[in-house]
Amino acid sequence: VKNNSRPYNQVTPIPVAVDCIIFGFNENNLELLLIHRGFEPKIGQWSLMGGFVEKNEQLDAAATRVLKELTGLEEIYMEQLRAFGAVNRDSADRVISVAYFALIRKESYNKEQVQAHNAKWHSLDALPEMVFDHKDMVSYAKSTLKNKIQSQPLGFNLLPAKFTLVQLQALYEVILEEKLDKRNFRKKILFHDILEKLNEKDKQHSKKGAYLFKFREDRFKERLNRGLAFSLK
Amino acid sequence: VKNNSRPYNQVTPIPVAVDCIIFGFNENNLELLLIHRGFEPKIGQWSLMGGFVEKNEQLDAAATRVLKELTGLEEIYMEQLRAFGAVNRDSADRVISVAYFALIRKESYNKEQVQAHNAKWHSLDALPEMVFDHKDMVSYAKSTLKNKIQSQPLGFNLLPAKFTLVQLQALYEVILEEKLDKRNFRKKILFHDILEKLNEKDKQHSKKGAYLFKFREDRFKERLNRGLAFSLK
DNA sequence: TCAAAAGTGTTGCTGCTACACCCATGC
DNA sequence: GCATGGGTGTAGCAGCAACACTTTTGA
Repeated sequence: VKNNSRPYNQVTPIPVAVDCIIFGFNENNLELLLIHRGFEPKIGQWSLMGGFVEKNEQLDAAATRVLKELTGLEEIYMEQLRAFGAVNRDSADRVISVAYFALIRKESYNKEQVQAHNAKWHSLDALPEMVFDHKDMVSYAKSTLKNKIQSQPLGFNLLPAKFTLVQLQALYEVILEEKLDKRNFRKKILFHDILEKLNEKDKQHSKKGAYLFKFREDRFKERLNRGLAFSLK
Repeated sequence: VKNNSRPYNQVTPIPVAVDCIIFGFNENNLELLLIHRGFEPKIGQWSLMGGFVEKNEQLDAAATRVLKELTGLEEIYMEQLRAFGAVNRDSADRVISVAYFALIRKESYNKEQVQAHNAKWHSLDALPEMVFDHKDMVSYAKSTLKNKIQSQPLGFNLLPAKFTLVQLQALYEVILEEKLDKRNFRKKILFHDILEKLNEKDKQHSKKGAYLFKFREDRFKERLNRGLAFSLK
């Protein structure tokens, strides 16, 4: 039996980072939270929020820590995208980075912390130049989000707890990059029976006012258990 | 401006590995190529083929190298799944592993190399115990394959260059884990106009013989350019 | 001539798309 | 009373699922 395995003590360890693609939604735009780097390398340029993985830290925990460090938020919807491992992706050293995408409510984050990191929201269709391969990460995240949102009820993570169907539709429209028919959209969404219509209207955007809804995760999970899938198709 | 970034020279680097989930198809079964470890840790147990990423090696290149080392094959369909980063996933040291899945033709690999690694094919529904978190990787790969195959023509990577529609359907049935209607399946597949019917029959499995087809990747790409999607729906 | 697997079309129904008007309210 | 945005139903059509018999050939 051949033995091609390199003994562990001959392995060259590599710095591993996590980078967070943080999505937010603002009226009619998808936005990303980017930091203006106050440190080398690439000081003064825009980048995703990131950080190195500690020796005794789970990968997911590192991503959670980094997100919390910037926004103060915990228990946020966040998922790994994939690892990015080009040799020269980071100009300072060989670093492998694992990208995560997070969906947050723009209302809820800690403004001081964001301020302290010199971070700003940028509309997805007017992103500044970003360091390293962060642009690739973002476009990968964008298409992942676009795919996932059609078979998982993720949109609610980007909206306030109470939202109108008008807002929800606008959100789906920017993520899917297409106009949707109002009647058909409402039919599809309401069909799944995972929204609760409140006796309350949002009057900020019209005189008539639009009914507020809230996402009933309990109902969604119950449906899952019964084998009922969510689908926007 | 606060600066929470750890200087690169204070980072603890971590050993990074790649592990390959190698799928093959044999008559009516999906199979995985596993190695019987001839080295520590977990000597004598079954595991995915893997290897450490070198300091100056692209992630994808490491996966390609590892696959070639075991099978002799290059230019194989292979894609990253995601990184697995639990702190104690490897019993010998903290190792982050990036999992890849590969689709190969069982005819084409180098038998001696596989022999030399003490590797064997295992039916997916009768897998032995595997080391570390390799079982998680496999089930993640399985569901990824199941999803992808419905919107990308991946199946052909698992079949010989010439194959029958009977074989193709059997392949889809094991991956999708459901019986398919013969007439509907043929309609859907042929509709996309990416198969070429040959003037040749396979007579191994029946007296009548079944027509052989080959996948026309050129036609598939041409259709992609025209915005026509592949879908088994 | 029979057994075994390959090959082939049609129909009903479901579920999607497309589409236009009324409602409530603030000014 | 009018301008603004919110809310609602239907009909036609496309595409999917379900289904059974004929063909070919080797033994």
